Amino acid sequence: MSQTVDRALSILPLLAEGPADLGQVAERLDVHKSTALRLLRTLHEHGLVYRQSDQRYRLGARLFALAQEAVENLDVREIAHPHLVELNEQIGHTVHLAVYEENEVLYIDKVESRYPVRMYSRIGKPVAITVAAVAKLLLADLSEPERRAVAEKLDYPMYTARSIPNAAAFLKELAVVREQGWATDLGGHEESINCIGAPIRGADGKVVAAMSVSAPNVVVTAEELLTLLPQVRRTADAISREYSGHTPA
Amino acid sequence: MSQTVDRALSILPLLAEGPADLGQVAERLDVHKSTALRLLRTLHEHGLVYRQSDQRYRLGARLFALAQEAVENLDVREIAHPHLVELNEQIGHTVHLAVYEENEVLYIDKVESRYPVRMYSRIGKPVAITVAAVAKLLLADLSEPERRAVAEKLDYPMYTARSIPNAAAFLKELAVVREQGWATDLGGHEESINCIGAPIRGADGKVVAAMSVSAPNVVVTAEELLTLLPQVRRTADAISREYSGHTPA
DNA sequence: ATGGCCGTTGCAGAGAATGCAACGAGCTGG
DNA sequence: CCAGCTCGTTGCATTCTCTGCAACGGCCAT
Repeated sequence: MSQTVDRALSILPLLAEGPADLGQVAERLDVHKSTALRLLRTLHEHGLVYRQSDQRYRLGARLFALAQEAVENLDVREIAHPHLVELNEQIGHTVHLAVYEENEVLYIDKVESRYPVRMYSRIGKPVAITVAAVAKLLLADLSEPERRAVAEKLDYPMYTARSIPNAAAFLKELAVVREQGWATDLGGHEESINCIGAPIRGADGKVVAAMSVSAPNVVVTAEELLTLLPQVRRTADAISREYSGHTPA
Repeated sequence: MSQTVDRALSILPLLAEGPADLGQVAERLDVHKSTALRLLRTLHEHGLVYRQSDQRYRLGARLFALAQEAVENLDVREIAHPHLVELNEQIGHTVHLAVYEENEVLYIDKVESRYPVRMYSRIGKPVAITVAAVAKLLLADLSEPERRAVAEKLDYPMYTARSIPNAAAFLKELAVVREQGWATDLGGHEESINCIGAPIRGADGKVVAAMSVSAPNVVVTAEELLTLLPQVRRTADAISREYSGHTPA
């Protein structure tokens, strides 16, 4: 739409491949050297491009700073909320959104079930970290030594007979979750409640949040709940795409 | 230098503060809405800007992809080399550059001492990981659980009486190095050779490489070598700045 | 010395970006 | 239910900016 800007921006992916000098840039843009020079200068003033000691150009620090700042100001919750509501409208059950922060997993959003029987949970409250589906998803994405370190520090309260009893079992469960890309909690926290969850990933593939659907046995059996998994995963993926700014150009 | 590009690029830091709609962008750029629209469209085509479901604009994923690609294609060695040579010209001793990769520390560049007595080392060869100054610097930057995991897996050969004997001592040494921002190896590998080293950091502050200066006792004492520390650190910092694309705009 | 290479600058012409005005969609309040 | 507002969008004529050219100067190697 804007030729000048279009050309200038075309320089960025070009430089991402590696440093280049003025001639190379001009050639690949198919413009006169003087034109390329002026474009590069403008990019330089904005810090998007850096001139190294051998006079060649490469991408500048500002780019990293921008990317970082953008990530910090990104609010998963804001982006996820409409998707969570939509899912809730489709399937009716309670939907949760959670993040990992300083050795805790916290609910940061919740859409109440439309069935009369509801489950107890509160936004901002720490999650039962050893059994909840969202906790498994968030912890499963940590590096191996970190997973071990966290797992060994935790307590393993036996909320029910199906609660995860110790660090070894927990690590094994995390490995499974990591592998399959989704998680469950079948009566591990409260005997009569089942959950299924899926991860939400940022642009770099790291898990930034997790969502889950919870329902009591009296409404749907665990098996029935599992049939909803594709919908849950689709929702999580949609949020991931929007969160990471899906624009394949 | 180029008004159009200048305006377009001014949108990026603006959006980094948070999502904004067309009117806000136009106002802050002090241009007509139609102009802002066309600029945003161009940025959008390049994926630098993303339009969320409420029509507002925010920074796009391409920005992250670019930053990432740029980092991957960055060659520390290429950038560091002239600095290493310069340092060698000033002080004459052997200068090394090393990186950490899959549980090993590897020399990736070396500038030979200008004194007749030289030390043995080879580019591409793994470093004595428990004693070398560069190894300490690189490992000290890992996360605490990772440091522990690595330290426990290592062997601790007693090259000399001053070699680090076990994991506990090594972890303690790493803590010191992490704190002070530089490292030494005083006869820990070969009785008669001392080293001092400093870290090279990327834009995010993480240590991407380490450099060191080595000299045998017969040329300079350990004390004399330590007086060179400021120069070494200055060189390392200069490389860090260039590597991370120092351009404060 | 000298020729070639690369980055840089001034200039005039050409083409592209700009602002305007008008349209349409969506929302709010009367 | 309609009137009136806001906000995004489009076509167009004008103007201003960007473009390519040619010439200069520094640097390196021959």
